[in-house]
Amino acid sequence: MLDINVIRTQPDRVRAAIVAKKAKADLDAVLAADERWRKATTDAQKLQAEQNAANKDMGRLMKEDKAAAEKLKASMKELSDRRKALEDDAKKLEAERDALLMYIPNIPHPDVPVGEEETHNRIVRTGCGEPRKFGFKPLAHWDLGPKLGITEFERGTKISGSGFVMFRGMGAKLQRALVAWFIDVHVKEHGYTEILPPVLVLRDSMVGTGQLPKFEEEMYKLRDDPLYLIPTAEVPVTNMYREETLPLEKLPIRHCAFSQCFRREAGAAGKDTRGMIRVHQFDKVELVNWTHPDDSYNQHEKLTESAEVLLQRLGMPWRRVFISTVGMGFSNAKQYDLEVHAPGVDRWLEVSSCSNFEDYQARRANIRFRDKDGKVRFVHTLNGSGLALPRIVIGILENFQEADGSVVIPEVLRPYLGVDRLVPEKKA
RNA sequence: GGAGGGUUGGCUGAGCGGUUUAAAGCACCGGUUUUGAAAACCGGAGACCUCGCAAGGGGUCCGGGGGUUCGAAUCCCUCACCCUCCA
Repeated sequence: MLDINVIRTQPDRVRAAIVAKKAKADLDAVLAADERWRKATTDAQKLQAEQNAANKDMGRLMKEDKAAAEKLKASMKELSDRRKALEDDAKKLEAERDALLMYIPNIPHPDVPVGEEETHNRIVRTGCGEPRKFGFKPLAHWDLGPKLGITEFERGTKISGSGFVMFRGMGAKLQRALVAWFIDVHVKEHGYTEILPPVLVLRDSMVGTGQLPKFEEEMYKLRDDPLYLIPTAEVPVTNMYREETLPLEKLPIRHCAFSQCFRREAGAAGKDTRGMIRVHQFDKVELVNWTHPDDSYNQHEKLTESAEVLLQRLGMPWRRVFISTVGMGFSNAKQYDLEVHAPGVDRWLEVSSCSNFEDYQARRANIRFRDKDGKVRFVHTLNGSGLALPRIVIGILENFQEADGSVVIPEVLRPYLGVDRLVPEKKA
């Protein structure tokens, strides 16, 4: 959430951000609610001060003068009731203000292109050349997978319903190989510490990173326990340091985490139903950074590059897209998406989204550090996929397919996979 | 699944309805002393909210939330976590 002080002192900046992001937020309602909350709070505090002073005498009076004590008690009852009523009001008004505050988006960094996604997203970097041209008609992954005998689309649906895929044989191993290789690169080359988080979390954790209450319908939750399935490892990992003051010398903290991710995709029903472009459960390696505010944009570039390196080494055409104000996330100050080209379906697929939240997330989750001058400040949090799986598999299958239906495995994965090529199953 | 015990400031740990403004110790920072250091002595120290131009004032915080009471670290309920025992 945004700093209420920024809203009070720089409402024009906030208003501009709401317009640029096309957010449904009512700034004036927040300011009005804040005003009323402050009035109620100061009134309640005055009464509390009065009551505190009277209570100081009460202990003595109880011993020395019972009658006077009883008399004071009676008058205090009335004061106490008035105070409680005011405090209840203040509490309600604060909740009201904060609820409205949750709808105020983060302010985009000045560099972010202002405008619609379609027209203002900016491609800022590309790698591995143009989308591949084939001497034959390239197949989509939903045709390649069954031919190679590495997917179980129908049986996945039979067991769990639409949107769930199964992998078999080298398909299953390819997932493990990719995850292992991603993590090895991040740990050995990019200074990340590996985390293996729980995939079920308490409600508080979902609130801490902003999935709740706004995206309740996007989350799987258990019926008999107050637990939610995570949509990304960002949730458990970012919450690791919730309510903590981190030592300055530890910053930046970098964690990478593999987890399975669960998304109901309620808002995208009927979209991408074929294959595994959009599924309810998928594997992902997530990168999360906690940085000093002065360092976060520098680290944002580094984090994005840590993900790009993987795409570059896999050898598939990729690009970095600087997301415009309308397209970017609600809590983000700056966002790059990484996309790979999938020639079988002839689409650019998003495989990573790298964001700088500045202190928006840290304020809500109360993650702080003590600066050199002794002042406690909020850290900046960043995260990005490094990388998201089923779509990378789509990229590999569709980019490296050959005329005979076999798929060449990228060099970097061969030590993990043990083969250099996937070949179609022999017909029985 | 059941029965108990527990969660107090950076750490250890007292307090179990009213001089608690949370004792004491350790660690920390400043000062005195010292050639320097240690020791000793003296002093200081948090976070959050709010009022105020400021100086400064007020309020909140003993795991989270709620309740009883004029008054709660202390009593009650509830949630999370930790420990012990039983199944």
